[in-house]
Amino acid sequence: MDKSAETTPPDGSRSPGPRLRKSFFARSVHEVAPDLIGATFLVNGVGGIIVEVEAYDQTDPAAHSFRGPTPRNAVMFGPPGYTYVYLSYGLNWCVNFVCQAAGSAAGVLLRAIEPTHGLAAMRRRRGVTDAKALCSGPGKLCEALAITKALSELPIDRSPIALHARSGGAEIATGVRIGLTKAVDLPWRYELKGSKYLSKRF
DNA sequence: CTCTTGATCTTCT
DNA sequence: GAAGATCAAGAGC
Repeated sequence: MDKSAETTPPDGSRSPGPRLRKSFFARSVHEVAPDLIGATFLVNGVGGIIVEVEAYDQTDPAAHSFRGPTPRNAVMFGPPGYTYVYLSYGLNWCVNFVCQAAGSAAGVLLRAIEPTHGLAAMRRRRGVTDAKALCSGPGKLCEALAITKALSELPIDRSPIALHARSGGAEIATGVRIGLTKAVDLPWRYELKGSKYLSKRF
């Protein structure tokens, strides 16, 4: 009764899979990024299904790690399975998961989430009511989940963070990354095809 | 609907 | 001193 490849719901009706461990991130960022689409990400019980991410690696002129370690990006040069949170344009926090291996400095940027847990808290923090506006961007989702520098450099397999694998399959689309001035043509953005909760309408 | 602009401040050169 | 992995509001069509 469930061979509906074409009537697959945007997501949210599927139950989360097993909890992810740090080892999930110990491989190429270009394998991890698409596998994160459909995963469930919660901070203190608030969050939802990851529907859009972008990959960055050390060979990438757009990556924060491209020019080598600095105090800000140091965690990217450490072991995989940790958060890297930074302040964008002086206003918005953005969160990444460190991938690959110590020294390789690759990460996945979370760009959009389909809200499923703690909608009331998200609406309060964001000051908007439309579910499609709560987590449809890297800065928005951090505000909705109350992610700040205090959540940086934390392991992804321990409270207050919970990450669960996608349980079934997912139809994934790719595209160029958003908001960059360098390496603008690399197709390293991944999204859940047809989701109504992406950072833009494509 | 699309396009443009201002806010705001940390980081690195 | 300039740039930046963004967002929201306002103008124009």
